Amino acid sequence: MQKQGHPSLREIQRQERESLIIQAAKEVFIEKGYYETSIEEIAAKVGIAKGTIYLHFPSKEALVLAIVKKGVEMLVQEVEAVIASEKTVRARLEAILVFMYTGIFGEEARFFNTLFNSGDLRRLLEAKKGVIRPLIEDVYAKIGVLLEEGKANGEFDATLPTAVLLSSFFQLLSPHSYERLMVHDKLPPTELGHYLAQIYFCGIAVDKNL
Amino acid sequence: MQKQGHPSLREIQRQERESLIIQAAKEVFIEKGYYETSIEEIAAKVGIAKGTIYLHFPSKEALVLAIVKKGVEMLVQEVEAVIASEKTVRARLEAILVFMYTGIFGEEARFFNTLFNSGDLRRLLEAKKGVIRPLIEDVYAKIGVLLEEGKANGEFDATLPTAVLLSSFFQLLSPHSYERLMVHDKLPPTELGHYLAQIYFCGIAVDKNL
Amino acid sequence: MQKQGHPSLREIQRQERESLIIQAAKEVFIEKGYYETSIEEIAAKVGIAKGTIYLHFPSKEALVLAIVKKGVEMLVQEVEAVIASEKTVRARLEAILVFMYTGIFGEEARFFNTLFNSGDLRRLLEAKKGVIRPLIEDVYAKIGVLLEEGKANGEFDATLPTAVLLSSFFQLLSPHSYERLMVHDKLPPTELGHYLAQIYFCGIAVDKNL
Amino acid sequence: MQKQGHPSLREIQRQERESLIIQAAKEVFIEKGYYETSIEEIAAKVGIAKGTIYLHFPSKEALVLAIVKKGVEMLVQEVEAVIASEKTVRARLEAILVFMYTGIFGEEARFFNTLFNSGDLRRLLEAKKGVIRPLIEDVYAKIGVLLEEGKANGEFDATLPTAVLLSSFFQLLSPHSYERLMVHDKLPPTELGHYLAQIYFCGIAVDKNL
DNA sequence: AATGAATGAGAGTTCATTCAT
DNA sequence: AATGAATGAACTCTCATTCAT
Repeated sequence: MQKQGHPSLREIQRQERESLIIQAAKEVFIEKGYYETSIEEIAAKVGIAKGTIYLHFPSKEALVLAIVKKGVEMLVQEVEAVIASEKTVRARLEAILVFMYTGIFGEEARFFNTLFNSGDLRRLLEAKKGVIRPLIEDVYAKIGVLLEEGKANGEFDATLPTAVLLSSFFQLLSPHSYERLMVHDKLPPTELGHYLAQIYFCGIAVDKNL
Repeated sequence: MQKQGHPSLREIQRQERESLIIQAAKEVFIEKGYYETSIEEIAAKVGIAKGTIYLHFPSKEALVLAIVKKGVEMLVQEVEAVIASEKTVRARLEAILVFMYTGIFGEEARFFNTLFNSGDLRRLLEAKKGVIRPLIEDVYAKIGVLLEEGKANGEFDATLPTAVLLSSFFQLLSPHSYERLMVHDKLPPTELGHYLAQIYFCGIAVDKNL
Repeated sequence: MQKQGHPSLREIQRQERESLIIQAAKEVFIEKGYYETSIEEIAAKVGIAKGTIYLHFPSKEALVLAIVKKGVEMLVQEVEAVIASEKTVRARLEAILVFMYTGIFGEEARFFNTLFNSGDLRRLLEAKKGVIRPLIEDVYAKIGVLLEEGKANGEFDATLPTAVLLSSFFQLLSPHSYERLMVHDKLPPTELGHYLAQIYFCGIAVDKNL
Repeated sequence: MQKQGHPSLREIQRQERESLIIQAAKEVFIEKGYYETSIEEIAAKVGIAKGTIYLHFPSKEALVLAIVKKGVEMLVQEVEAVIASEKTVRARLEAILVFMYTGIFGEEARFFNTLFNSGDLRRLLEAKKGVIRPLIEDVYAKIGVLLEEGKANGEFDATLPTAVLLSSFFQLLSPHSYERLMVHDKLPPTELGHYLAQIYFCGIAVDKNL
């Protein structure tokens, strides 16, 4: 038993190692995909034995779900913080977009992107929706409320169904933007976020009163 | 070897069987994903033996690539036809979008969608980019030209980089739209296409001169 | 589809191979026990690949249960045949005993012995009692009926509870008899059966009216 | 090194802990079998760490052998005491039987039963016969002498080979009696011992001069 | 002495691929 | 051409054992 705020050395080491595993797993999963990644490979990357991973995660699936959960929780937190801020709806949505386009493609949270777009992971999530799905639904609901607020106060076009606005907003995160624009064309994330926001909010046609 | 235009009966039967295999494989791949689908399963769906599939495709990977190739070729064809038509750039892009949102989510070409968005397939394509990649680059290039034409003739906002416009255009196909809006909310594909086009071309903000 | 009585060559070969697997598995299981036997080992003994075993049995457990089931079914058949015969109850029980002491320790059915006495197998059987247990209960019930018939017609001591007689009868099959007497002391099975019957029916004390 | 008769406190604590381990191990082995029991599980039951078990026993196998050895030594002791008593041979054998059927199925020594009847343990014992086997042979020899004494003084049927009488005597301990009669039918051990003795010594046929 | 995190050999199982029929 | 039994490499996961703390 440890006093609050004073986790044992053992526990600290344990968490550190767990972080290392998650980090390595994230990288290999991103690079090779879930099915092409073996536990052995992740262990080798961390520099530990296969069995050690199983001290932290009961299965390969649990490992990947833990990573996803962590990512979604970060997103939930950010979305909540942004929503609570005192800005126009559009500004708040842009903030979320920028957060994603900086966080997601940074070292930390690139893995999260695959959550919405990778076929293999999506199926896993649906099978085990118990843990992750409610979190995602929460984000969807919160952003949906935001969009309706925008429609109500005249910021957004009220003739467009909120569900469509919602889907479109999440589409802005497809891996394409990342791979073609950021990697190949070296477009900085903030600039990319800016352009995407402009398209989303104002469209690509000319003659609009921005 | 057969003379042009007169394929033997054998060859016709062969092609028919190959089509059946491709069709069944497409359906199972869509439902279960590449790695969770076994050759046995596809064979069972066609009603043939496992080994027979290997008479048509040298490997599981070759099979999936053949399916993808077929899908991309259909897209190339459509894009070429659309581009050649005498309409505004926006009208031509909308035509492509509608084609995708009807074809892609219909029985025929849903598989194509995973091409751009499924993690597992993307990796396969990159490994074997020799066959597929040039086709995709071709589509990208052609639509890129179209977008620049739109910028040149004042239809589109010339301050937005063409590469960004291009990525955004392809983003409109993310599986999210399909799954949430079409399956759950029962939104018809043409209506969905209409909304997405409106957002893409005009943005979601009000006060625009449509 | 095959006509009755004319199984296909494929099916015949299949059954032959399955028999080979069962035979090899039985021998290795007897020699090394369930847990110390690996599928690899059984396959090597048959001269086939590991995977081939899984074409016939879905798991190691299923394999061992199939072997046990086969053995119990043979016993059930024999017991039924013996019970139907026109002999004294004692003669019928002796026939079962001799059957077991020749069959069980012969090449064919030694494995069956472990059914009642090996700890590891017993636990497996209890976990999956669905298939095997009813068969065993059937044998128990049939022999119980036989014993009560013996008590009713004055052949056996009616003061002894039938359940005890039943247990004692099955105890006559403990592997000890086999290993010490037959292997070490080279006692022929029929002679062993004879002695055991004498002890069971008449006891070891002298001065009885046999 | 401690002087005889004055073990240090350390040594006493050590022995106590060892007894706890043996006790817990015995229980789990009985319940789950040797191979389905993990060291972790035993440690958890004792309330100590896995590693601590290895301070007392160099391996899982050594642990189980120690348990068996202890059980056999108890039996040897009892057999020696009984043999030295001034009773008929039959009375002395009955005493051993009763000892086993009370001790063996009580909390203390149920494990011992598996010694003779569990497949997994038997194989272990044969591999490491160095320690245990001589003890067992000793019991066998002593009871063999007793049986021959019985035959010599006219108590037992001299036409039955001593080896067969010996095997039969040990057969009386098969776990069946325990599980079916004691657990299911709630037969008290002393009563069970009585019945078994009657069958063994007098047989189940009627018309005998008890 | 006691711990329990770490190890890694080895198990059961799957399945893309081959090939004799 | 078609079959499907056979293969065996590769995978996930377990657990007896070790050893730094």
